[in-house]
This record gives sequence, structure tokens and C-alpha cells, in this order.
Amino acid sequence: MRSKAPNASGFVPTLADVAGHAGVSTATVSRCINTPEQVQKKTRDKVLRAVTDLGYSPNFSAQSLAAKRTNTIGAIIPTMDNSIFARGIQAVQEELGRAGATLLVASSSYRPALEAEQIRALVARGADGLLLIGHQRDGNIYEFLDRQQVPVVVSWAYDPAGAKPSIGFDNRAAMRTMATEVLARGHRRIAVISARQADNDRARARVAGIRDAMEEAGLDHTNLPVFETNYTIEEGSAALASLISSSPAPTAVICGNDVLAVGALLAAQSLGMRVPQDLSITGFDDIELSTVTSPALTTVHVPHRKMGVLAARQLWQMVTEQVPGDSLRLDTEVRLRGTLGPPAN
Amino acid sequence: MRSKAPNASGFVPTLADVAGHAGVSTATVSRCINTPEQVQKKTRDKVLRAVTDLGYSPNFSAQSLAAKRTNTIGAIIPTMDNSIFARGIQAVQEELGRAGATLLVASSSYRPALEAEQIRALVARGADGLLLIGHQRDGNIYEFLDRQQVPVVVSWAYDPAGAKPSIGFDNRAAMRTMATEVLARGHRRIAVISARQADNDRARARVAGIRDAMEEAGLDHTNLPVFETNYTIEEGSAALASLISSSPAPTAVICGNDVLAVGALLAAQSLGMRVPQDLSITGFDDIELSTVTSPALTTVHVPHRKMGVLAARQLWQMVTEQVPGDSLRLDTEVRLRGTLGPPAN
DNA sequence: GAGTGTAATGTAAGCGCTTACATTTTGAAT
DNA sequence: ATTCAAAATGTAAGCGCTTACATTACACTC
Repeated sequence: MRSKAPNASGFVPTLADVAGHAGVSTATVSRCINTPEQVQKKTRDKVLRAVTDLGYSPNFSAQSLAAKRTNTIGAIIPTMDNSIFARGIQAVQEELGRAGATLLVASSSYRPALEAEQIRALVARGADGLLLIGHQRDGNIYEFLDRQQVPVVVSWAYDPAGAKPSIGFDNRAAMRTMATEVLARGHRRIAVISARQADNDRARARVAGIRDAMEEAGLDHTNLPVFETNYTIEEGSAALASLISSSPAPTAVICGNDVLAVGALLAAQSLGMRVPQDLSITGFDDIELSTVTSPALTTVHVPHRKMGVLAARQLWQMVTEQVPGDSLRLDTEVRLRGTLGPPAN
Repeated sequence: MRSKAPNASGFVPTLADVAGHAGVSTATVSRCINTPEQVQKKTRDKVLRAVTDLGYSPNFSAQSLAAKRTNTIGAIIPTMDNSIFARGIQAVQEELGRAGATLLVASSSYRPALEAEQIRALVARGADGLLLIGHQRDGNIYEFLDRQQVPVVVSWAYDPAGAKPSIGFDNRAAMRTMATEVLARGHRRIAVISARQADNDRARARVAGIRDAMEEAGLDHTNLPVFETNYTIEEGSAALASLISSSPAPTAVICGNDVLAVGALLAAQSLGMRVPQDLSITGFDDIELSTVTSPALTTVHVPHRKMGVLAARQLWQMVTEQVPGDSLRLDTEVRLRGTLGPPAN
């Protein structure tokens, strides 16, 4: 039996219980919690004592049902398995926390259909706003989002012409810079290990950036070997093995991200190749993993934290002030470490 | 104006709208969604058409307020920064998804006070059950959990005598086995890099395991050097540097986890030491990172996925069937790789 | 065709909050 | 003392669902 006895195990106090206990109305208790400056110190103390006595904590569902506001932001990232998004999302989390909001994170395993599902789930949960990775997504999900009037910020990409404001970096330009570095060292037989391009605009942009650099250098990129695979170390290794056995074998392998690059590096080394003497390898993202291998990975540094903070700030502003929001372009830079050198011959 | 026009941008349909559109009561619509077998095919089709037409999706807050059930499990892990918990949590997520539940993950940054806060937040959000890491926690949080009647499963630890059922491994025994391996190779000057033991029962158990092994080998462990630090690569490196400069310098460094061990390995190498010839280093957890260094890390393998699956399954059973739940002990094993060898002299 | 049991549907009372609006209290100005 | 605006508090109507219970429809049986 759900008796009114305070602290009886199994009894969960409600706002009304607190009100009764303190001898005030429920409205006053609610105000004590949400807008304490609106209630007199004396009353407030009385109420807070009751809150403590009963061990009251508000019911989130009831709160957001009544207030039509959850103070929650949803983020859907492609993966939690490796730390590609970890640092950035951590920054988002901290920045939102500072503003009194909570971040709910879901992952889509790089599957558009699953992402759409997660978006709907997060919206049903009442997310006040959404942080999404990249512009491209399934079907008419943007239409759904517009109908539900949920503010959205796109990150890890930058495209002022996108359907939603984006705060991120130019994947194509970033990778173009890296490819230019590779070409500058004299490499001509280049291969690429990338994520599946079909449903990943960032992967596509990065490959396009490589082609840009080749074109600029007056090279033919029509039969640039591009090996598409999942973002895991093992698959990076497998991709390299298959690439190396092709002829003519590449002297440099440009990878779509650090995880792939580390896989490639490990595979090359276990095949007896010296990196970078026999083969150059480059990554993208500059995550922790890239500093741990020997040699450490030459990669594209991404301002994860800064990006997270700015995206969070903008999204929250869009939510609270009902403003549209702008796109913002952040800079990346090539981090030259140990895996890029001139070709052997 | 929130008109009733279907699909007008900004209009979010409710159950009642669907009911009106389909010419049935709200109860019927609700049943169509939750227990479709209870409504006649003809009516169901009519209702589902209305759902599609209006683009209806249920309001989660209202749903859980009314049903007193959220189908949500909360998990609080110490960190998302590295992938120590990633694989296990991923498995929890998948297993819960299979059962129709959602996992909400929060991280505490290894701070007990923050963990307590997150627990309260998750409970306020209506989490039907909680997955927690390790047994030890702040203040009277268990009392709170009991009062709220929230089922809890502890993981990444095993202690049948704990306040809550635990599904995990015996940290002490696992580390004892590793330490025994180290001692068996002839090491006598051993040092430890650990997480702060004060508020981390797993770290404490692991250090205790080392002492157990020493005692068993007839060694004095009273002045075993234990360096406590945060779980980051950098701090692992710093710890090693400081340990090495002490005299007599250790011939083997046992680390509380892989992140620390990788940091130590990198630092040792950059100080010009060869591993394992000049110094042996061991880790704990067997995360991806430990296979990537050269040499690869000798570490304690933990059955992450299995642990996640079993913990999820049990927790969900406790939630749905209101049963108490048992503890379960999983096995770990030492993975001998490249960083453990005999001492030089 | 009346009677009966079961399946399908409807009615309406909450779930625990927030908040517009109404009412009371307070305290400064007269 | 009296007045009155401002501040504090109270009242009560929802928010969008679920579900116990009541009602109706339907398919049988005799």
C-alpha cells in the first residue's frame, strides 16, 4: 500500500505530498524549484525542508508533459565504438551542462535507417533540439523535423548551403590539403581506404578532396583505387592487404580516418613493410589512437572540442531564443608525424 | 494557431487527433499501438491509416507518465573518453534493444558525487532499471534507489556479498593471476600505476590482487610503490617517468588498466628504454588500444561483450518480472603479448 | 427469437507536474 | 489609520497518454 508515511520504502513522494507537508499549495512548491526568486525566503525554507524530509525528486515525465520543454538535447553519432566522436561529444555535453541542459546520445552504426529511427525516438522523448553528424540522411526525415519544429545543428561537416546550419570543417578542403602533402613528396601511385561513400557525405567529400589535389597537380584520377570498408582497425588491415597485392602496388595509402589508417599501418608492418620507407600511410581526425602507434600517424587534425562547444552553444541558443542559426567553418590542419615520407623509388 | 489541419507545419498531432480522424475513441488508438491484437483488423487498419496520414508519433512523456513505465534502462559509466567500457556497453545496448528497451548512458568522470547526481537524474527520467559500475558509491544512494524501487545491477565487478547483484569478474583474482605471471618471470622490483583507490573499489581490488600474489610468492609487499593517477595516456606516461627515476628503479610496472599501460609504454620508449628487455609493462582490460602499440601489450582479457549481454538480460528480467536477481562471476585470462619478459639482471 | 458468453470498443479518471489567472498579503505612501 | 500597487500565494485547468470499468456488438446455442 502506497501510504503517505514519509520515507517508507516504496513510497515515492510527489509535488502534492511536499505541498501538504509544508502547508502550501503545489504551485508554490513548483515555484520553489523552478523560480525560487519568486517565493519568499521563509516559505522557501519551509518547502525545501519538506523536500529534504520526504526525499522528493521531481518526475521528469510529468514535468516535461506539463511544461512542453525537456531541457534535453539529442545527439546521434555514427559510432561509439572508437573515440572518433568522443572528444567532441564530451565538449558538447559539458557546454550544455553549463547551460542547464542534458545531452542524450544515441549511435546509428553508420546506418541511415537506424539513424532515422533514433531521430524519431529522440524527438518522441521530447528532445528540444538535435545535433546530427553530416548533412545527408534518410528519406523525408528533415520534413519530419520541420513539422515537429525541432531545431537541428549539423556538425563534423560544413556546408552553408545545407538544409540545416552546420558547424564544422570542410572535409573536402581538409583532405585536399593532406593529399597535396602526399603528392608533394613525390608519390604518384596512391590508393585510398575510405568508408562507404554512398550514404556518407563526409567520406565522399574526403575522397573528392583527394581527387581535387590530384587534378591540381595535373594527375589523372579517373582510376584512383578506392577501397570502401567499415571503420574498424581489422577492416583497415584487410583493406591494406588487398590493396598491396594489387599491381602496381601503391606507394602511399590515404585513409578516410585514423582507425582505418592504424589498421593499415599494422597490416603493412606485419607484412614486413617499413613505414614510411616502403609505404606511406595517412589518417584523418587525429584521435588518441594516432599518437600511440610507432611511428605515430600523420593525420589531419580536427578541432574536436572547439567544434563541440560551438555547436552546443549555437544549438542551445536556437532552442531557447527560437532563432534560426548560422553555419560556421572551422579550420583543420595537417599533423606531420611519422607515417608519411617520400616514396622508395 | 495550432489548427487541426493535417501536416500543416508546426502542428503536432496527438492521440486524440488520430482518434478523431479515424472515428474511434482514444482508447482504441492506444490499443492499436500497444496491443494491436486486441483490436479488430478493420478498425486497426483505419487507425493506422490515420496515424500515417497525420504523421503521428506518441509523446513519450505522456506515455510514461500514464503507464508508469519507460522501457528505459540507465547506465552510468565512469568515462566515455576511452573505450574501456565501449564494447561492453554496446553489448548491453544491443541486448536491451532486442527486448524492446532503450539504454540511456551517462558518464561520471570517475567522480562519485557526479555519479550520484547522474543516478538521480536517470531515476527522475523514469529509468526502469540501472546498470552501475562497481559496488562502491556515494553516501546513501542505495537507500534512495531502494526507496524508488529501482532495480540495479552492478557490473565490471563481482561480489556476491555486495549490496546489489553483480555480473562481472573478480578484479582481485584477475590481477593476482597477472602479478603471478610477472613474478614467475623473476621480477622482484615491481611498481604499480593505478587509478585513485579511495573511491574506486575495482582499482583497490586490483592492487590487492598484486599484493596477494607477492605474499603467495613469499615477498614483502609493505613498500610496494603504488602511483595513483587518472586514467589517461598522458598521466600514465607521467607516472612512469616519475617511477623510473626512483631508486631502485622497478624492472616491471603493473598498470591498473590499458590506457595507463600504453602511456607507460610510450614514456618508457621515449626515455630510450626497450620494452620488455629493459622494462616489463602490463595492462588490464584488453581494449583495442592494447593491440596497436609495438610491442603489443600483455594484459588481462575481460569478456566485455558477454558481460554486457548477461548484465542486460538479468537487469531486464528484474525489471519486467520483479525478481531479485543473482550475481554471476565471469572469467578473465592473461593475454601474453609483447610487453612482459624476464628482467635484465 | 430469446438468452448467453465473449470479443471489441467506448468512457472517463487519473498520472505528476506547470502556469494563467484569481486572490490574499505586504509594506510604503499618504 | 487608510489606500493601493506590487509581491506572494493559491486555485484549477490542462499537458497527452493508459487503463479499469462499462457498454455494445456479435456469434452461438437451444
